[in-house]
Amino acid sequence: MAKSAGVSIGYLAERTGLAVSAIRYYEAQGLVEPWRNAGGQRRFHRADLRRLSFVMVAQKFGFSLPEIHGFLKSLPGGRTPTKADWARLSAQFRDHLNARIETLERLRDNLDGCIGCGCLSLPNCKLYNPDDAAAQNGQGPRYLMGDRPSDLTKDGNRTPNDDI
Amino acid sequence: MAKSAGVSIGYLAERTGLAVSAIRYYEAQGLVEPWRNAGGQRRFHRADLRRLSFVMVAQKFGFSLPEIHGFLKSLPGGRTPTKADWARLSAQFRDHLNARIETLERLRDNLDGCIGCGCLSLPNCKLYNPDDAAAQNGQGPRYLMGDRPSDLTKDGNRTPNDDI
DNA sequence: CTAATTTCTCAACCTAACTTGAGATCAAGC
DNA sequence: GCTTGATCTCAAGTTAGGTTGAGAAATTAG
Repeated sequence: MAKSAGVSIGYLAERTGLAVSAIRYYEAQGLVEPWRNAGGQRRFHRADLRRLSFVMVAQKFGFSLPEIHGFLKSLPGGRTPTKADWARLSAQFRDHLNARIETLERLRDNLDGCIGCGCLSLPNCKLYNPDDAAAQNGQGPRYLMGDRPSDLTKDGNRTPNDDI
Repeated sequence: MAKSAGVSIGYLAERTGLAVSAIRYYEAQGLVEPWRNAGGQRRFHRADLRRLSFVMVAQKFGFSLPEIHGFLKSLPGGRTPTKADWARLSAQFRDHLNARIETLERLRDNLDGCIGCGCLSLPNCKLYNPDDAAAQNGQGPRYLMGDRPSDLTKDGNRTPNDDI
């Protein structure tokens, strides 16, 4: 079976609610790979409707376009993704999502303790340790990932910041 | 008691790990309000160490600087915030945090259903409804907030997108 | 066939949250 | 007092994720 006529960028824009310019931008980022018709206009697979929709949802969850590109790479290249392909991607996506949610919860659960103990304003507070910068990327800090704090005493009243 | 000598921007930078330029930027955004010494240099309250730390933590949770400014407005203006002041802000912050986490969880729990039913690529899928754009701001979509979907049949096999 | 739409490319612009650099001034150590 | 080092202002640059506009070519509607 030969390659179908494909759909236009305007059609995808209308169906997804995305701006035409956004879809072109996503192509530049490698998230969709349309071909060109005789006149040089982009033609997309109908399945790209679903791809673009996934991009929209994943973005809403706070993932960057490069990260989303990573998810989409798990879809087959040569053929239209099946329901099973999408389910696999969905499961993978959920794992990342859960990791992100758990990191947020852990940070939340440490917040009161840190504000209470006074260490909130110290660079050595695990809540904003530089190593922590990747927290939003799912690679939370060790302490928040399960280690025990070493600078908190058992009575919970010690403040390492008596200068604040 | 007269206003103390205050601390320099470099001191805050060293203690918080922030760049000096970032602290100046935060001042421009109204997150800290230093005064100037005779030579025109910024002098900060020691308590600003804690303010800046809160900014860092809140940013890690994904809040924007204007949002963080909103949180900080609950601190007293005329005096150094007490532990109780910070605890109040902390509680308020946790509420926003929990709302955000719950929205993420609700979206996650609807993900499989949407991918399974095939509506993921339709503009009418509640997961990426335009009304949804504020999801990251804690104002999730109605369906995900508790409404029942109307375009899903009970058998779960209907696909509104037979064209994908 | 003509007119109206779409689409094309490319460059410039936009917001958020900063950083960098230039040139000048201030503060601190010896 | 002199020399570093810290700080100042202000403009411009940076990255992400796009939007906007100009001018031209392709497609579609009648």
